[in-house]
Amino acid sequence: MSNERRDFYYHTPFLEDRHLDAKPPPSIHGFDPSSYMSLTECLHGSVDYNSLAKAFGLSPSSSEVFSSIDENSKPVEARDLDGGNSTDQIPATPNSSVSFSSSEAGGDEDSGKTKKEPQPENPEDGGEYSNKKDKAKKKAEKRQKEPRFAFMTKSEVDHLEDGYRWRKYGQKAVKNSPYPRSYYRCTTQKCTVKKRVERSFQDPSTVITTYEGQHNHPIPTTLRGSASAVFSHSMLAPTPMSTGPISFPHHQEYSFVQFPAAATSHQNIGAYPQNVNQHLHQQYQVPDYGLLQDIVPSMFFRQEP
DNA sequence: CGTTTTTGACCTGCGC
DNA sequence: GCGCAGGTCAAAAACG
Repeated sequence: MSNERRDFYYHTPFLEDRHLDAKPPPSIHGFDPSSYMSLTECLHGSVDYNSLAKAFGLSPSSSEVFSSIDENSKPVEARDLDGGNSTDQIPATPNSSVSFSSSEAGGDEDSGKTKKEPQPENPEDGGEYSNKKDKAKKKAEKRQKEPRFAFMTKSEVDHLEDGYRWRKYGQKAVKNSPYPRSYYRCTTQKCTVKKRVERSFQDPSTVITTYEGQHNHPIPTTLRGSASAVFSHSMLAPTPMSTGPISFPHHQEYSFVQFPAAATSHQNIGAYPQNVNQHLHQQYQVPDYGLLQDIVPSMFFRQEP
């Protein structure tokens, strides 16, 4: 019924809430600003978001910011993203950066299986009806647990190489956006990590990538293309097993936002005034590659010819 | 020929 | 209950 979760949001005006389709978290307090991890770990889900912020050059004090997020404060604008009306309140800096958002949660695994894949679970359930309902329930629950990380990258290509192999399993038109959203799934067996990729309608040069779940395997070594070579280079340093390197081959700047996981309540955690937005944006902007370079080799930052 | 992408249909959640 | 929008499936097509 209630899975204890710690939901954290890093939020910049860049990352629209909808990408996490998360409801406002009951609370975003309670994270433990003490450990340190890399973006790699971040992708793996075992992250300390505060550290993540640090890792990306975010002031630790930005934790205040976390509690300032309120998706409900402007549900329409945030949702519609159509910029047609109130776009001016989202200062989409032309010199866009990467926003990173995430939501942590315990479980994961397999939220993708919905209908047509009869999963051998609870054979004792008896009736198919109950089975169905049960599935739906479980699915719903699980869906909320998925840890997510979203970030925005300035890139000309939609699908950014991150070292893993992905298979596209869907594409959908996004309301109020001329750009479709693509759905990818990690091709590694038993890995249920998914990611969504879409282009910001506000800044077409910006690609919004949302990772969902955590890789439970090392980076495939049989990567086609250059990614594998690139990855073996450095990003995987920390842990042999935890590997979630992200490569950003095509962009220049990043800013990260952390989002709350899907919460179960509709509580607002506070107002999210525009001036805070701006403040946030500043804070989350990575001026140069600075700290990020610790994690991402400079070669990732090469610019598109 | 195996793998990935495309794409229309289907399912689910949510707001009205 | 209905309609909308997001998310997923899976058959067919495309690709290497």
